Amino acid sequence: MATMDKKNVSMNDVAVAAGVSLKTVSRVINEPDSVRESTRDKVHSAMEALGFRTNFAARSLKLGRYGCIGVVLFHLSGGAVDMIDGIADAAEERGFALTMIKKRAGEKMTLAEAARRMSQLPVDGMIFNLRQMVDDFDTFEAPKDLKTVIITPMEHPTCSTVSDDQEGGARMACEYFLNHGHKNVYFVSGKQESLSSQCRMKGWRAALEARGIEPPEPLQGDWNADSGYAAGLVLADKPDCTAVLAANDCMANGVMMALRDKGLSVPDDVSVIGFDDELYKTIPNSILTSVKFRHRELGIRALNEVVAGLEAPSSRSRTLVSGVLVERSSVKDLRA
Amino acid sequence: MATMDKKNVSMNDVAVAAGVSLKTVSRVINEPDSVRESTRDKVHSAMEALGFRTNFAARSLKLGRYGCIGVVLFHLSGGAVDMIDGIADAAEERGFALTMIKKRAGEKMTLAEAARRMSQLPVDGMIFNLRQMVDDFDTFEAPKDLKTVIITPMEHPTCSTVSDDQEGGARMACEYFLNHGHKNVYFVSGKQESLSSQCRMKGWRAALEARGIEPPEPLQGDWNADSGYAAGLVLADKPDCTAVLAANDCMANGVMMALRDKGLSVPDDVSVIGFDDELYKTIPNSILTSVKFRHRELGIRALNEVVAGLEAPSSRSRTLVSGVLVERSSVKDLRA
DNA sequence: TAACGAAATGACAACGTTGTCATTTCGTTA
DNA sequence: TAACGAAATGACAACGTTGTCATTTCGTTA
Repeated sequence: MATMDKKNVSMNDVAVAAGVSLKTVSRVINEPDSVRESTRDKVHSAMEALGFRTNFAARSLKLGRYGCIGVVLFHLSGGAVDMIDGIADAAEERGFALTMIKKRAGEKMTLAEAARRMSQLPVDGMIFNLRQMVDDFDTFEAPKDLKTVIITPMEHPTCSTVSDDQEGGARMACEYFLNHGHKNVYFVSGKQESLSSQCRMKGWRAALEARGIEPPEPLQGDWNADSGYAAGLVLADKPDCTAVLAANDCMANGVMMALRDKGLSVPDDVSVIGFDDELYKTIPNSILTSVKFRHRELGIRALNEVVAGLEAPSSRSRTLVSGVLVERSSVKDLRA
Repeated sequence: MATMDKKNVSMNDVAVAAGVSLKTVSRVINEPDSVRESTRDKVHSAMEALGFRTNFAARSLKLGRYGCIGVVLFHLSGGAVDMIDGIADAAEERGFALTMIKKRAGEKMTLAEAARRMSQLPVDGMIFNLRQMVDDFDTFEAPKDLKTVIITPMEHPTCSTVSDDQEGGARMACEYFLNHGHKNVYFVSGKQESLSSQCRMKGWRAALEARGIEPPEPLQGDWNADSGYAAGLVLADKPDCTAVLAANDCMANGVMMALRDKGLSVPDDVSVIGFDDELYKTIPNSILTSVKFRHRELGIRALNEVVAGLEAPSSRSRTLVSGVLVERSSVKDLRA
């Protein structure tokens, strides 16, 4: 067989090959029940033979929608995999594909800039994943006809937002310490510019203050174990330190190793809680109690929020996905 | 000002508002130098005032291309973040956006099925991220007009492939042991169905056999630390075991902890090498030597390969991205 | 000022679909 | 078999761009 070199096979080509009209081919694709079976078969054979595939551009142009949701990744970090996974699965389920763009490393991007670029792409709505502050956050206005959801712990004046309840998770961990008889809780933070770290710190502070406890000076970390280790060395010398909340599991592990190297036992001398519940993957028999956020669920909610708002882009909502305290044995009960 | 309720603002609306022709508006957007400055300004003002945005569907329909590359995620795991990061950055740089779909959890998807769905979306080429075997791998034929690149360690009969050199990385680690005077190397594998694990095992085996050493029975792990710990307990009892290659860092850490719990020292009694070089994030002062793959680079290469092949979709190439041995102090030199 | 060529602008068709409305075909009833 | 209504099919326009070719405007030279 000679190879056909016509660029694209159109519905018209199929129609001619099958001896029916253009519209009938369209019907076979979009409302097959309205076409007689014998006709349908002819058309299917022709499509098969010619290798027909629906032209996305023409279809979208006519329909006025794309069936795609735009995702802007300002930042791509650990938890992002599960979040994207959730977004992608939910999109799949609702029959949407994703259109993705990413802020380039180093390049500074505003919400307005991202929205401008996204809105020239095939999207019916947009999700921004924003884990750090951005200059025009408060002044940003989304295109009126494109539902926009921002994944961020901050409230936005006009857009819907979805977030883990980072602050609530930190509060929960803190109260867990206090309810187990601890009189104070030290805090090891993540990178300064991280909104997650800021929120976790805020929740920690709030929980202590709610009980009339003056929060001690937080220790500055950078998410990695070594910074946790350094913090642990400092904390080991504080006689009033019985409880440490570290902004992630890696630093929590660093803290624990430092305490042990200083001759202190976890949890007998000092109790520790981390965030993200991922230490068990790396440490056998891990004892670390940790606050776990449901990133996948977060992604699902974000996507559902966009889809729900497609018809009413200017609606606005705020969704918080609660965390879960995964209890192991790194916290000692001081009561009794 | 009354809100205009017309659905979409078209170039024609802009043209009328600016008192010029449709084509002139088009020119202002696509070849601004061919338009007199005064005209350009009028058009820009009109676009601004009406909130005009180019219609992606119409533009793509006319141009016959989308400026989007499709990415199919069959599997979303740890290293995938960096890979997506690389793909997205490279796409950005080449002026492409990404269109993503994902295999749903549990749902079985073939390459053919994925290609069929992708080819109805706005894409000029496709990347499949395939880390496990799929039924129709060998028989799959990509659409003739869509450049297709598969990220997978296996060779494909018709499509271009890109992969980390997993096998080479394992060989490199193994030879490192042997060159340091070790007479044998034990291996702890990852999940059985993982192609990465299979390739790493293959490289390990090849390196030993190349030196005339009979590879010992590999120990089966599941990527997590606990399985490494279990393997470590077994290995601690083998007097001839001086070197262990674990298929990832988490299991390597498990092995090390088990050896220590059995009273053995790393590296004095047993040397260990892992894969992925991520233990330092979790363990302070980590000593683990590890083979690191450049996932970001992998993504960049995959995207560049697609873009390079847009004009010649049936071209075929095979790209291997080499790994790097990150030396720390978990391997003892037995020579001398 | 007339004549000319280059620069700027415009009219029209086309990309490949789907919606609207008209026409044809079919099966059923009298 | 004729008449009828429902089912199946088709003709044509339109979605909003860009390419082709024609026309108008402008600046320069004689």
